[in-house]
Amino acid sequence: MTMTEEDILQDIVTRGVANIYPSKGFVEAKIRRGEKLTIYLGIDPTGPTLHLGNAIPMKKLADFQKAGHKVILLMGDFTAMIGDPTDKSSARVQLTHKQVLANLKNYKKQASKLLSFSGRNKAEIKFNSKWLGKMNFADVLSLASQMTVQQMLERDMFERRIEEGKPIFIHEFMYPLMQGYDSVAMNVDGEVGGNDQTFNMLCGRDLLKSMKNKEKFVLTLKLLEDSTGKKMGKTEGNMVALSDTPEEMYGKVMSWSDGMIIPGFELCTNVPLSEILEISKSLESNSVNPRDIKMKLARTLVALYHTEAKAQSAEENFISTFQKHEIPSDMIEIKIHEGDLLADVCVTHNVVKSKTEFNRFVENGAITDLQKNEKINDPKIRATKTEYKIGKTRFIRLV
RNA sequence: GCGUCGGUACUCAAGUGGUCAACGAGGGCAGACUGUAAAUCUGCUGACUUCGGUCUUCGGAAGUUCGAAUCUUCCCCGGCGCACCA
Repeated sequence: MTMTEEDILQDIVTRGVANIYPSKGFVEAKIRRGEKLTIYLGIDPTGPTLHLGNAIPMKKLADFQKAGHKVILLMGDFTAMIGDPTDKSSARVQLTHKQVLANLKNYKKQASKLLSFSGRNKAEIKFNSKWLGKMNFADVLSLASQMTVQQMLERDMFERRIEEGKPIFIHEFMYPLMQGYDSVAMNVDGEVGGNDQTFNMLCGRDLLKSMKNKEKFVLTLKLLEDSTGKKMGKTEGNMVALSDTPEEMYGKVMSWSDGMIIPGFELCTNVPLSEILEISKSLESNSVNPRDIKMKLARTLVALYHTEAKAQSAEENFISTFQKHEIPSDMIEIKIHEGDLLADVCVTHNVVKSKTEFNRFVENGAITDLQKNEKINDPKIRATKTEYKIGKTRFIRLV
């Protein structure tokens, strides 16, 4: 099935889209007119890995790239380097430029599954420290004079904090301005981002309008969450990292709630919308086992970030391990010495966080000797050359 | 600047001299049941331990006390009100 240009256009402006400002028609018209647009996505370069949540707007950016538009991946290194002083607890992880570059290298590798960094229309990477880092107080003031306090307070996060009597620091008003200024500095036509970034992106739209009289469009994407609004585990748990192994990725998808299946297909895969609609209908009519659909989703995702073959073997591994309860073929191998305590082995190899945690696992009956097929109930058991299952997902082989 | 209330573990939030590693809720983890789903039930949720205990933690520092998250002093940070308002 080949898509017509109109199909592609419709896909761009509807698939996974939460909102388009000023309007869907505005963007459609630009594209139909054959304008070559410059569109960007800002990302926060704080960690070494990208996750599926980052991948959603990135996919949209990739759609624009495929359609011939110029795309920019903007590293928000400036804010990452100064850190956010509001967050007192997290000891202000101030990134050095070196770290940012290291993260970028990882991102590029991970993002290259979606975006093209080579060829004629390659994705460009920019750093916002380049312009934000050069601004002096006068520049900042003139920027700040573009926006009113009332406009800032429209943001419901601020509204809520006022109601709750919680502090709002002046510099927090600067973050939307900084992000917004990126649009001005790069003089873009559009921006894509998660629905949670709407305020900041619109701030950039306002700035671009008032400073350059240019109408930037903002395309926001739905967040990956189920119908109850339960987001994909922000806290690692089941948040798929693009660098996850095929097995990890497959397993994490399988632990998603059913309500995530359709959003997952729509936001994270290239499965055509028409087919997704079919799937959705069959789920509603209970004519299929949601598990099987989820397996298809897991396979599709693994194939996207790894390969078809790896997806296949991840699935086989999943079936044999979790459905037939066979011992998985691939597991972490740890060399041991006779007489080592299993607890020590697990702690030193970061299988568990502490001995206390290990003891808890034992108390909960969460550690199984796979060869004898029995649960460990002695926390001081010595490590032997066998295989253990620790919790739901951890498998180790001692050699 | 003055007054007043407040700062407790991942988050919210009790506790206001010993029974406090700290109620409860959410989250997370694990077990049972399952489809590594949901719902439900149960347990766990600072670290070390010879499982008797030991050590570290309630914004920070010092102090009172046999004993402090709880009292005192100083400091840091915030909310609200008043004052100031070039």
